[in-house]
Amino acid sequence: MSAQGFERHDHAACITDGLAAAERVCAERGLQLTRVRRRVLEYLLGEHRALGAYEILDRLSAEGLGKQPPVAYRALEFLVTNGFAHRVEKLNAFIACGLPGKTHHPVILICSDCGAVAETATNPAAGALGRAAKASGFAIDRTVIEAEGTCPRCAGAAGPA
Amino acid sequence: MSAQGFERHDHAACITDGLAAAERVCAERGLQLTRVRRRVLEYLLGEHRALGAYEILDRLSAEGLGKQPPVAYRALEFLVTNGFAHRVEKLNAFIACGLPGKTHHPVILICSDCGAVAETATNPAAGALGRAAKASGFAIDRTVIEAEGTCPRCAGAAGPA
DNA sequence: CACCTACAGGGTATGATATATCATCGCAAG
DNA sequence: CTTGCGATGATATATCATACCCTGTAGGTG
Repeated sequence: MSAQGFERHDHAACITDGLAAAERVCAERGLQLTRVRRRVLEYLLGEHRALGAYEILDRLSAEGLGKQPPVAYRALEFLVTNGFAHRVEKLNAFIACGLPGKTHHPVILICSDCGAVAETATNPAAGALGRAAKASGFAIDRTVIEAEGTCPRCAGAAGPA
Repeated sequence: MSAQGFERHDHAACITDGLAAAERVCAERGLQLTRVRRRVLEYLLGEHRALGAYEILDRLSAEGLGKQPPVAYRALEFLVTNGFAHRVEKLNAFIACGLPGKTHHPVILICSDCGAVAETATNPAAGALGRAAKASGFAIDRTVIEAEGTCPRCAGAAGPA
């Protein structure tokens, strides 16, 4: 279970940048990035894979920051609501947002081999979803766009026989 | 909670056609459309909304067809695996497939007002997901493409102030 | 200061969804 | 007959999520 992102990168920067972005946005909007919320965001930023609410809760608990499910869910709700994290429906789990502060419709790619999760963004009106919605007169509020498959790293490692 | 499909249609045909398609496909592939499986498919075809596993279990139970969760989950797994139903990740629930027998990547539209769910199909390579995957070298196996919003019927009823 | 309000958080309990595991049954091929 | 397989029965438990009520604290306002 290595689970890096799909590409090599300066991972320390993921964490510091993500945190910095969250702090900036919270300052702008008068939101409180409290200890628990900040810590949860750090957990998520620290891994390019999805963490379940109870895995997060375990970590919080180990640090003495709370041991009941609502502690984790409240922090996650804050992070998701304010765009610092996304819920991965397919996994019932959560990842840090790759574009914090910008309203967007995330696209989630999940490697079923190593568990890595990557995010990109899209225009909801683009693509099949937008066309389908337009054709039927459906007004989109929120989208869930996710794919399971094999990331380039795993495809290379266990690749075509 | 009326929850019809997005458009008026001959709903009896949804059920008979869906069932007929399932029977045909099962015959072709040597699959067994057993009593429980058939009944669950009928429940799903009977409504253009998603049914939870436990709601299905309740119905099965009322008909004396089983009362433990695995009964419902096994039937649903069969239906999903063989393309007669889809799992709606956003709702943790299930709908009958609108294109049984054809391998496709479903697109799910969920009305958050009336609970109606509609399905269309897409080419996975199309749209933002396909572009994102291609750009990062990700090989897609399964897609989850869902949107929550307002269906034309509800938009018309409670429409723009 | 006294009070109120809003929001974060603690704690308990429970609800809702899903699966692992082992046993049994019926059918059809060998 | 017996063996293998897929379906089903049954029990227990894992996993994910929220309702509810109470407490603490910071800031505004009389």
